[in-house]
Amino acid sequence: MVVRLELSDGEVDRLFRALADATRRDIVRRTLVGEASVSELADAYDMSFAAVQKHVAVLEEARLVTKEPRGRERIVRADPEQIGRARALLVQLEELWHARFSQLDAVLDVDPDT
Amino acid sequence: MVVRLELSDGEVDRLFRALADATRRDIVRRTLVGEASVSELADAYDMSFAAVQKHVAVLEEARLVTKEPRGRERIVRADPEQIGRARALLVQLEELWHARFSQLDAVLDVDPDT
DNA sequence: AAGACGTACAACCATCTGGTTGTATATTAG
DNA sequence: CTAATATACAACCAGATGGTTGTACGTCTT
Repeated sequence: MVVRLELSDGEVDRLFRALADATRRDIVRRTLVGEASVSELADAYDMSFAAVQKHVAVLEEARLVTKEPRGRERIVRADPEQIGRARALLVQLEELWHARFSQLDAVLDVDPDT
Repeated sequence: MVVRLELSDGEVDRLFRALADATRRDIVRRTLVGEASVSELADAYDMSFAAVQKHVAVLEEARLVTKEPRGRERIVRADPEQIGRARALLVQLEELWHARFSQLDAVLDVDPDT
């Protein structure tokens, strides 16, 4: 399977949007540690099954989670690679900050870690 | 100045929410490379000044950006530390994944700071 | 076969979001 | 002083979001 590394603006929007909710971050944590069915997840939160179902759908569209049928259940698993991609985007931003000093550093021969 | 490292759920929500918009990510990039006034930023986008003003406000509430008065202008600067905090949150998630395979599980489960 | 379980999906609702325009106020330039 | 500039902020709007309930359907269990 070929995995596209580049994410479009819309995909990045969906990725960070999906992470901007405490329930969804918790679902990611749980399914990162071990797979779970949607109803198992739903049992963990004080909201309707349908609400949890929607949260899982948002995570799935953001590719933070995959859903696989198993009998009448849908097994949810987090995708650590997509989390890594989100992290990489932030690292890119931070590199932009470091680059701010690089030209001056070259001239003055200053330690870039300070 | 004391900086609180721990972010509440609501603060994390706002942080990722702020990053979930291409215009806002671009504002962060620009102000990370070099400070800019709100109107300088507004000139860069095909939307009203007020719209950009709102984006900057969202970034400010997420603490991704600070606004300092200078004469009649408001100078916007990105805060690399807050970006680092967002990155740290993702790293924490990824560590949860790695822990899945190691015996550190027991240790992490007992850690009172989580 | 019948009922329980797990999921899907539609309809509905209140609130939030991202944009707009318009008006007011502070600061700088001439 | 006056005019231009930079910002603030309110009101408004369409569409998205996060929740609900209700209904339908496939899959187990007995």
